Amino acid sequence: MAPRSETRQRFLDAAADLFQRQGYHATGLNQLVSAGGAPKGSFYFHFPGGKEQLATEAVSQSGEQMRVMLTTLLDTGGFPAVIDALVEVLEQSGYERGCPLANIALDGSDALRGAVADQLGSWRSAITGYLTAYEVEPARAEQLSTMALASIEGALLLAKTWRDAAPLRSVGAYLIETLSKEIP
Amino acid sequence: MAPRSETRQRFLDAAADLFQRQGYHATGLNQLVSAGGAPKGSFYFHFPGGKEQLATEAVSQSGEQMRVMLTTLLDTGGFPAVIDALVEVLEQSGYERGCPLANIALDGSDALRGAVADQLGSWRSAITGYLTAYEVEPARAEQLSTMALASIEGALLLAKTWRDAAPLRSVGAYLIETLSKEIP
Amino acid sequence: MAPRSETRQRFLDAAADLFQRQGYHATGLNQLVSAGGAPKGSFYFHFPGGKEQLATEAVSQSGEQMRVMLTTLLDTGGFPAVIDALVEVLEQSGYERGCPLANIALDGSDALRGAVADQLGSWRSAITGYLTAYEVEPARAEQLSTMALASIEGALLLAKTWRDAAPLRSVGAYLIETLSKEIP
Amino acid sequence: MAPRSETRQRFLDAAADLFQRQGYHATGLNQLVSAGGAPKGSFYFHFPGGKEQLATEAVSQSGEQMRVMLTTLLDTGGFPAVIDALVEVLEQSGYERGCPLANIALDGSDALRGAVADQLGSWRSAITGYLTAYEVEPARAEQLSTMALASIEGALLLAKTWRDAAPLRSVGAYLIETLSKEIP
DNA sequence: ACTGCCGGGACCTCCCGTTAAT
DNA sequence: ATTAACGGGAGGTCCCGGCAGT
Repeated sequence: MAPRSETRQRFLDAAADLFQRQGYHATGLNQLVSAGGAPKGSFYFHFPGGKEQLATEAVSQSGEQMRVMLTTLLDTGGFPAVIDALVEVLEQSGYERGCPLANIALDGSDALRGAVADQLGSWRSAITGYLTAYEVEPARAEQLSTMALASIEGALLLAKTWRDAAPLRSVGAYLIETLSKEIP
Repeated sequence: MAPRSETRQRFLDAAADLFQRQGYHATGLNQLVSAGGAPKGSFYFHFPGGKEQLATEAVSQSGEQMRVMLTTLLDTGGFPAVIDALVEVLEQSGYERGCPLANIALDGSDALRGAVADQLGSWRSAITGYLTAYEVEPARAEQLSTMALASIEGALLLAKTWRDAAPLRSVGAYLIETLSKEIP
Repeated sequence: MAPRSETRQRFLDAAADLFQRQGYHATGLNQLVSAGGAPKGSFYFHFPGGKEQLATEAVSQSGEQMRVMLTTLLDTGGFPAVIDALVEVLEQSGYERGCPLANIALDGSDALRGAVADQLGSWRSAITGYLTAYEVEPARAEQLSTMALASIEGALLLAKTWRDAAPLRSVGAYLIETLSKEIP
Repeated sequence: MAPRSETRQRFLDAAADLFQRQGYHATGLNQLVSAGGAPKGSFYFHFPGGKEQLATEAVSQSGEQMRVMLTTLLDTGGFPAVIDALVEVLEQSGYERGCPLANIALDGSDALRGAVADQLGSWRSAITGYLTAYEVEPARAEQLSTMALASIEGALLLAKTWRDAAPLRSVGAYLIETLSKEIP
């Protein structure tokens, strides 16, 4: 038998992937369960709260992974590194995977929307932290990080919809151009 | 194309509203039909292609309305007028209505995604046209309009998720600040 | 195609029969639907309230049929005729069918229990009416009809449980013996 | 037979209570297990026969308790004491608890119905014994005890359904009135 | 041009029972 | 003796689509 929580983790990983590609309501429980490689009984043992609990936890996990990635990339390569990584995700998935949370925010329940809100907030904080490290003053850093997050989210939406990474690259270039005036 | 009947138009309006709030898969056909105020049989008379045809046409209609609004507002008040109008939509709907197409793009079928892509393209063209009228050179206008569209879409996503119009206002201010250097 | 409400009536008849034999919770929707000879879509067209609406209407129908039968039999043959009829039902069904409402009252929801309460009340009224026609005074008639109804219900329970009509016959005999002192 | 463990007894007590209130099929195994305060695995250790074994044993236990109570009350206070005790049970449970076996007899499996039959038989024997002690002749005692048991069972059904103890009191009064002619 | 009803299938949930491993 | 986890299947609901009959 598999170790204690391997099955549970497989469910979470499968959910993160499928929700990112298809959205919350477009992903059926049967699909989640078969992708997790375990029967429904196991699923409801690990997630008594059902599909919504799974989604909530998947959101937290994906959001945290993204926050770590964001922080690391900003520290090592700044915004260019972030944009490159996102372009890679888009292109390697055939433009199926954009932001892991955006579609859940838009078509999920209210509780799910709240979970997404928390993660998006942590992403903005990560960017704000990066900017203040360069001695951007707090209020300005807040505005810039909001702008950066929004434009990247929007660019991911355009890129996924148009099946073309160009908008993301274009937005990245503009972002880097304007931000370079704020951070030395 | 002129609507062929009043009932048909009621279906389209109801669909535009419900899809904007809930997304494509989260909106059931029964909900659409009862919101349209006609029996299910009538629905399939007007939309033999079913839910997907309805959504496709609703996307075209909503997209065209938004394009007209965008053009008009840019001509009369520039970006500030656009931002103000979007803030109004958000706040009056209790942060339920953001972009009318974003959620359909993210959780709809491939055909729907294509329909959304066309409309988003027309929005970008509208912004590009506005910028070239100010003698911004074409390649730069293309980049700036992509950036403007992406940041506004992203800001709508953040605002809807956080139930707060502040990100949209903040992004608007930054957009106006940076673009004012490009258009005299 | 079948006339307008034939399907609906088949669902009601099947439900009345199955609930009487097995109880509410022991009877699955698939069983009800296949006994009704129509698919689930039709079922939910006729009974949008689902299983509970079906049961509620089946209770009303069965209760009314029994009330009519009770009234008729009392008028034509008095209590002996009633007992004979009930013995017949029991024996012909292999002791599977007792009171059509008792099991629903005991294992159904609160709303269903209320529907059963109404029908049991109409049965008692029918007996009370029969007794007052023989000039039994109202308060006494009320007590006697309660007693008669209770003892018959209880006898049906014993008979069904023991798979033996004797208790019902025995109770009938006692009932007739004691009531003959009250009505000339 | 002495209970083999405290956990086992808790399961039996919980089952007796829940089946009495809700019936057999309306009571889920998870509900039984959590009411018993032990995990599901423990349940199947004590009751390898599953839900049906639990119910069968719970029926025997409840039936035996009731038989003892019936015998004791009849000996000390006759039928009035029995009726008073049943009224008390009804009212203290908000009319949720009537006869502990009736709903199991009506919606349980055939094996369960048999277990109930045995207990109901023992109750009738208890009443028959009480009557023969007063030198009622055997055949008459049999009829009278059947009548008494049936009318009390029926009255409990009416009382529970109507949420009113009056029918039980009324039936009790009539029972006492008619039986007083048979036993000096 | 419009509708009542049919037709199954997929949805998510929870069921009851069992197993390997303590 | 106890437990975490598995295993499917059935539960009731509601889905989207279509067709016969005005």
